[in-house]
Amino acid sequence: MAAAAAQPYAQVMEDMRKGQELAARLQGLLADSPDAGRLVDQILHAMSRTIETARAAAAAEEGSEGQSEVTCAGTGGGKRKVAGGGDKRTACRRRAHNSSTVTVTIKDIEDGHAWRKYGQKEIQNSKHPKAYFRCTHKYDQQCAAQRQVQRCDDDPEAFRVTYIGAHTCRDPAAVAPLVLHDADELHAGSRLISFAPNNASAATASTTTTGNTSSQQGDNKDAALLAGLRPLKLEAGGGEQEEVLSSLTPAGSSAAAEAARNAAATPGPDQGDVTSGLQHFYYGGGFADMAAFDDTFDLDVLGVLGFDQGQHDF
DNA sequence: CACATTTGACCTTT
DNA sequence: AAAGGTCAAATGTG
Repeated sequence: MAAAAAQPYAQVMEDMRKGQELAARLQGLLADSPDAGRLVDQILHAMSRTIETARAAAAAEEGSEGQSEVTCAGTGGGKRKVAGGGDKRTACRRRAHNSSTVTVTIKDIEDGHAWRKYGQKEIQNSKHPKAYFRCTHKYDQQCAAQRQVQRCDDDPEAFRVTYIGAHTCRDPAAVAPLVLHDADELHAGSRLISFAPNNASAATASTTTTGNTSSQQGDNKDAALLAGLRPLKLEAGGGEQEEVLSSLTPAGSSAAAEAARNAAATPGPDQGDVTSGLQHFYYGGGFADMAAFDDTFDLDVLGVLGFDQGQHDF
């Protein structure tokens, strides 16, 4: 809207954004046709890349933006010891700037990458805690990708996921399931990842409405969803929609744990194992540069849009 | 036994 | 000082 486009760059960006949105909607409508969904998927990727390129170019011209490091590297500190320790550690709170950061609102936090949870915090104005994840290969391959997941206050079914930094790892578990449709994507390398063949449509991440995503077991809705659609044990009888921001991708934690912890900070055993993921959906890295601006994409558009969110259950 | 999650402490930024 | 973010010991599960 707004006749922004103060310059060609802005115009291009606006158009591309619009195109993305429309394509996303189309994808939702084509949920029944995997092939069509894939095509739209490719369109979306192409657009993302275009946007990225445009942004990078614009940034280059301005000679300022265009950074893409990750998290704050370190103010140089050691680590703290437990109880009565005395060391210092690097805690970079507020990495707002530099470092690709993209925030999306989705219902399916699964993104095909192996994440490892390293913390959880209660956030002041939020009802739900925020979970902190880092790539499993952080030390392995120096992959600095991170992500933060927090359940939306409004939509308990939706999550606000913030991706920080792009993946530089080559985790088979994460790459295998992904499908590169074209050399373009290959070119994009670790920046653009496509959806898995079968989930082309599921890519919209949501559709789910919580309760449909059951890709295989259709049992523990939220839990399953959060756990990354892996076969988990789940017990929380009710399978409510607790915070469950535990092991989203990698392991398979149980809502019980969360519930417990939530209810009374009771130690909740749950964890699962490793890798796993391998689902669909986009990947933050693709927006690496856009992220330089801290954009916030409401992917709800993709899944919620306005379709019968909850009609397709694959 | 190895690895991931939990969880409270500690640190940095606002 | 508070809030937010990260670390690492302890713990649990596969």
